Amino acid sequence: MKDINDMPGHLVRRLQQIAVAVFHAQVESAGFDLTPVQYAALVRVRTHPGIDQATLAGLIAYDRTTIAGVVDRLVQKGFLTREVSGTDRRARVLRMTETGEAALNRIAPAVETAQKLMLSGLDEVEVAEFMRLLRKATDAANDFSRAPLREVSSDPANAK
Amino acid sequence: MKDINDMPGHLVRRLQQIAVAVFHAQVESAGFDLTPVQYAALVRVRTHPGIDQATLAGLIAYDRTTIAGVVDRLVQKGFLTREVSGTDRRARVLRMTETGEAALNRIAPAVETAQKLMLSGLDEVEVAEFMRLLRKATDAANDFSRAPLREVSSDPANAK
DNA sequence: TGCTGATCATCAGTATACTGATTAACTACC
DNA sequence: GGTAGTTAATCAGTATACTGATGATCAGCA
Repeated sequence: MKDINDMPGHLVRRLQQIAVAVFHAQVESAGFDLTPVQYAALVRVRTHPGIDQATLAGLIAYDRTTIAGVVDRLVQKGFLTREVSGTDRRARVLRMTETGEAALNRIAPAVETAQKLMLSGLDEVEVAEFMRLLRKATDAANDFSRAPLREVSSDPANAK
Repeated sequence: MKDINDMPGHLVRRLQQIAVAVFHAQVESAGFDLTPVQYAALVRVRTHPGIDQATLAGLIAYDRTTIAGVVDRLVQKGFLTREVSGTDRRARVLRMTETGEAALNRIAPAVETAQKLMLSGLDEVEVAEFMRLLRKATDAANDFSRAPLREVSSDPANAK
């Protein structure tokens, strides 16, 4: 490993930065101001209405501390509501608003475009192989992260 | 694209987080406290003594603003020196100290281990293919980022 | 019931990353 | 030689991400 540019960690950082830049550009031209992380959180709350913050963090592999700020901004934008749970007063229950639902629908095409753009250097076969390897690598190293992916077993949306 | 977990942007973010976590763990057990970004900057200053901050940023695809803080911390740790250039008084010239050189040598094995660990889910052939695709994708989308990779043409270290 | 350990959310602190603006200094061109 | 455009660095502001700590609450168990 003679060079920084031959290190997977460095290349992954660069691709992630590219992904964020492309995402921002696409979403902005669709007339919205939403970050990739905020988008992921919104999508997950839609598929899991009433989810608490800790479970949400596990489902999209965030750090628990980070999620608080993300949710703050989504609530401030009027895309989410946050209320104290009726069954567990420690937990905050999250739900999408109609505004959030509408925004998500309008943003979806921009997000699709962004995913294609960030891999525009690869052909169709290469994209599929890249995705397979990405999934395999992240799955295997999941627990190395402080914010590992944690699926909810008692969750119908989780059934393959 | 039904799910967040099928989006390249999301998976790349996760792998990057894993990479950072593994890097920290390895470097820490080697007795140092250095981030991936700080490591990359150190390595580049070693191969390009007397480089200015803006050129350094281009060589490792950082944002120019970000580099200031990174260099600050490296100077504070005693790994780099920063001085006003003699030929261009706007520029700050960076050089490694002996302390920095020694640290880099001691850290190198930990960084190698971290690179292997983050891709421990892939076999040898898959790692090679993953690296090839990563390089191809980042090269093609380089200019989408605000902090694109900019190689220095008049640079002997750049000759292939 | 009361205790212990675990969990949810938050806070303080640090380190990337980015946008947009400003200041100082350099370069090119008239 | 002066001016316009460019460039290096920095600053203010915002948004991830992480570590480690704390307070409130819950669940299990003697």
